[in-house]
Amino acid sequence: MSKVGEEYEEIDLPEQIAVRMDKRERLNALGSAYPVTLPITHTIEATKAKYPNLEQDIATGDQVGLAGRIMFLRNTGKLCFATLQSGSGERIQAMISLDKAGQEQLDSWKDLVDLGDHVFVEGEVITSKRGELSVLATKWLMAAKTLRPLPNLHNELGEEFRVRHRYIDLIVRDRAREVVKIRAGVMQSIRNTFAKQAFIEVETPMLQVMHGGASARPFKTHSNAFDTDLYLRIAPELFLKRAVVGGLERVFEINRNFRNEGADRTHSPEFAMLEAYEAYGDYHTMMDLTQALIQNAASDVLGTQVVQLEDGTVNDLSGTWPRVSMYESLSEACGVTVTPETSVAELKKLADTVGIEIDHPLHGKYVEELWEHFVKPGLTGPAFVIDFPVDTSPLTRDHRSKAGVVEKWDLYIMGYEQATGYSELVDPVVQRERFVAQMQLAATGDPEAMKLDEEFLKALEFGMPPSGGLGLGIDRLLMSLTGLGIRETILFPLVK
RNA sequence: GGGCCUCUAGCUCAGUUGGUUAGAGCAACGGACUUUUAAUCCGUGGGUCGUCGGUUCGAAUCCGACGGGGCCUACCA
Repeated sequence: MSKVGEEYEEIDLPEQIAVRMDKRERLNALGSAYPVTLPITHTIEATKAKYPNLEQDIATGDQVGLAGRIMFLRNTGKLCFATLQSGSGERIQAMISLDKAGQEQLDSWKDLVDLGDHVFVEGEVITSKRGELSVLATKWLMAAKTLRPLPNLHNELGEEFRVRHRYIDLIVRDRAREVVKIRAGVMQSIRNTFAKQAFIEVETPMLQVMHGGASARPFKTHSNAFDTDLYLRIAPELFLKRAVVGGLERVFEINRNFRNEGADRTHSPEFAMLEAYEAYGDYHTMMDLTQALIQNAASDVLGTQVVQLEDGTVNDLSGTWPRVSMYESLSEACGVTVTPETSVAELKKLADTVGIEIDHPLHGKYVEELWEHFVKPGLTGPAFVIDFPVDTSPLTRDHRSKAGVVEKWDLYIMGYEQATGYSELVDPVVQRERFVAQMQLAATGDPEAMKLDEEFLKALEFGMPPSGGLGLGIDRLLMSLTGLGIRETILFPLVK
């Protein structure tokens, strides 16, 4: 332990780290444990692709120099085998033999190389006597010495360890890498769908003087320079609408929202949100668009709209998704006709009979709670629930023909809310009235009630064209496509 | 926020009713091995049993507090 680095000398190192620290020192004495560059000529992927089906015990004559992380190590007296893995998870075998590499290199390999190290090997591409595609090395170099041991590859890692050490999860678990690729592919597909319809992608503020655009509790922070409290955004809606006022008539944003609320299998404190606005669209066109975005993503990334989930069940996203009225489906399911005129007292009575404990001044809150109790559990496939109560949707336009409801829908997939869409409220006078109603609600102690945003109202006063808007949770879309929990769809979810 | 469960070696896990020095596999260390595939064989080391406190002759084990994690529940998407 005499050669360990200064920083580490104070600490009583675990045995395996101390051993590797010593090897690092010896590698540095010989050259470098972390060389700046290596004479790489081929990737593992390219090498494997070139020889997909070689017979056993073949010498190709092809010389390559390639690098990878050691996942398995099988050393014998005069011939060593190692399984090298690339970042994409492709593997190839390296062989270090006495007669090709020489005594010195064979000894240093056995002495200095550990599981998990990044190594470079140079030599001929061959197949072993068992037919394994291999590089028979004439030379090897350390590419990057690993100081900590990799977990054993024969047991699944614990859930907590995987989330806290996602980089290790990515090294050892194929599915972890796959999910990252699926997510990237979905983002790409969504952007393609928008591009084909002439939508422009923008970025709007995450730090906001006033949070708005949704009903939720915000994270609060402080700007020293402006000496003012700021909020992390709970939604981009009010800024995207300003963009539409400004003439960006088809606009979308994919970015993070932050909500200071509970976390579970379908909720994360920070989550990726897609919002889109289309001038001269309405909530019908947004349903069409949402269905296209999701179906295209499934087709582009998974090659099918009938998606096989993690647990083996099937999530069928194909076809045209049904659009069911909230009031009608509720009336049908509970056996009592519920309309926007039904009084809070009657709704409370209905809630009491099925044991829903709720005490709230708003008619809409009851209708939504009752709907979730009576109708939601029966929704299996994707379905749009349309025409919501007016008092719980302050940013949505009144229905064009039905009194007391607004042109809003929620999309449910696998039982959870996947997306929402409106015919946007663009009348600045009505919007002000809705904000005032929200403020009265806030005065009664509702911490999620919206604030009156004068700057947003000012923008509306300059004229926003009739528009449709949609919001879609990206993490939840990944859940719909994979069947994973939200923390598995996020590369580095929040951990305490 | 409320309820239940859980934390043992680098990783995955055993550990009986409270009883000697806390075990296994992989990983590590020493040795053997020129065709292995989770290589094999022989040998060795590695633990503040989450933390602190209590009960007891004796605590990984029982009790309490705190911390981490999970599930259910409530709020939200």
